[in-house]
Amino acid sequence: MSNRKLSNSPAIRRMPAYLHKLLMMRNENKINVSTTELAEYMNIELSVVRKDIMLIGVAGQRRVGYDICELIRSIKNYLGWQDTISAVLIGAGALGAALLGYDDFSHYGFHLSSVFDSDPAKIGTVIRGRKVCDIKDFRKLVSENMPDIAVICVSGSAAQDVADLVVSAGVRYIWNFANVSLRVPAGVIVQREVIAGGLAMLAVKMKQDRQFIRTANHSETSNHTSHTRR
Amino acid sequence: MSNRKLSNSPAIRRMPAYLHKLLMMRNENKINVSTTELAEYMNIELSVVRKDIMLIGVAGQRRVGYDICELIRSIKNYLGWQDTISAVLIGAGALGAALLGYDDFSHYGFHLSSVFDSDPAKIGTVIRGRKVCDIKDFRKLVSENMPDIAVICVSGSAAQDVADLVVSAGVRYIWNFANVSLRVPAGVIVQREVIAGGLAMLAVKMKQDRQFIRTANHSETSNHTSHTRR
DNA sequence: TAGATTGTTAATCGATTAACAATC
DNA sequence: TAGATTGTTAATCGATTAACAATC
Repeated sequence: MSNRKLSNSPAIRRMPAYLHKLLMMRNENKINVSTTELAEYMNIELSVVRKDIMLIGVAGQRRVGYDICELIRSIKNYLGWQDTISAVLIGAGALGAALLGYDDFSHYGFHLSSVFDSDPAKIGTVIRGRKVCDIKDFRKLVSENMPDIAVICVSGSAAQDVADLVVSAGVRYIWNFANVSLRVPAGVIVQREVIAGGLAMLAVKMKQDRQFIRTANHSETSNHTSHTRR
Repeated sequence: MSNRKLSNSPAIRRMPAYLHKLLMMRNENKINVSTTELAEYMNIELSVVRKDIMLIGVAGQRRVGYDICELIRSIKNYLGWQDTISAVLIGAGALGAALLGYDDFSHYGFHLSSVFDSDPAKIGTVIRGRKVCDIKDFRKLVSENMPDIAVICVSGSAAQDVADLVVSAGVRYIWNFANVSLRVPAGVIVQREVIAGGLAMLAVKMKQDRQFIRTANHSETSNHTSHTRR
């Protein structure tokens, strides 16, 4: 096992996208897939796809490709998604509702069993088939069936309190959508989701692209499409 | 300018998190910040923060730290966020509503000016202060004031049609939250947001952590906390 | 002065790219 | 056979880590 911090492995982050495509293809009753097909879908180089497939340890057939079902099985296995992962959602706002409606989670073996909020106006209502429970009852309600993961979708100001609560109740893994860093005891693992990271990437691409257009207007030697598509 | 594809630069993705922290500190009327403070907040190594600060090109004062306002200015400048970026949102579902409520966007100079949907039940309603417009009127409504970015928050099955529409209307940058790959003409830049990537990361950390616990139970030479915090 | 912090450089590690070998 | 695809290896590039120099 690697000693380096496993904080942002691009290969692992690509896996759900592969999985999504493969599930779609299986739905269309396709049997095999080639790296070319996956690379085009992902908009990445052929060799990256091959390396990723080597990583999950699947062998293909030359001139035919890989078995879709085997790839699905192996990716799930690689990510530890072969068995159901139970999770609770804290925060029944718009983002929470969006996660509850994310269809692929069920394919990933990720099950958001219950929803908590502190807002009296929300408690008792039903969102996407789940009744919203009072966060005050959190300990009691999860005590018998401890979820693997707590998904925190509350405002930044409330997030630390929620984290303290779920950790004290016994949750050891947190998926944090609140835009703050959480302090947790050693042994608790937090995955922070910074949505704006994608915006930053797009902004920098935009900036470079526009600089290129400006430059290209002054020199005739290059053109625009060769830049964006290499 | 680098020739390599700028697809997933970790440094750029960290910028919004720094920015968020720095904005909070400025709000608290703090003047300076040290790399130690930022590294602790971000849960990363000191030297990563220093490299990132070198990247945006800010000089500090020894024994004092960096000027918070200057850091904010420089990060915005680095990301091209010094001027307002105009964007339209397509898809007024739960995820769209969540993005409309993301407070930090205004600090980032990112302005979601208008919202479109195809659902008659939503058209005309107001979500977080924005009236939802009919997607049929998209061309007409954006023709005078072309937005920089289109944020696509519709279902996977509708996403390609929406992309075709916004591209034909003249939009050149897309932030895609739909869980599919979009085909666009050369010159149009798409940033795809795969929320489940974070779940994959957490799942793998979970798997490793649990394997470690199992191993640790059999051998007395190591303990758990030393693993998770190194 | 001592200590804390920035600044700089080298080493290491991992991810991507490229080229080609193998084979169905 | 020819062509398409997987499989493998080496080269390159970039990000992280580590160590220490500089200096307020």
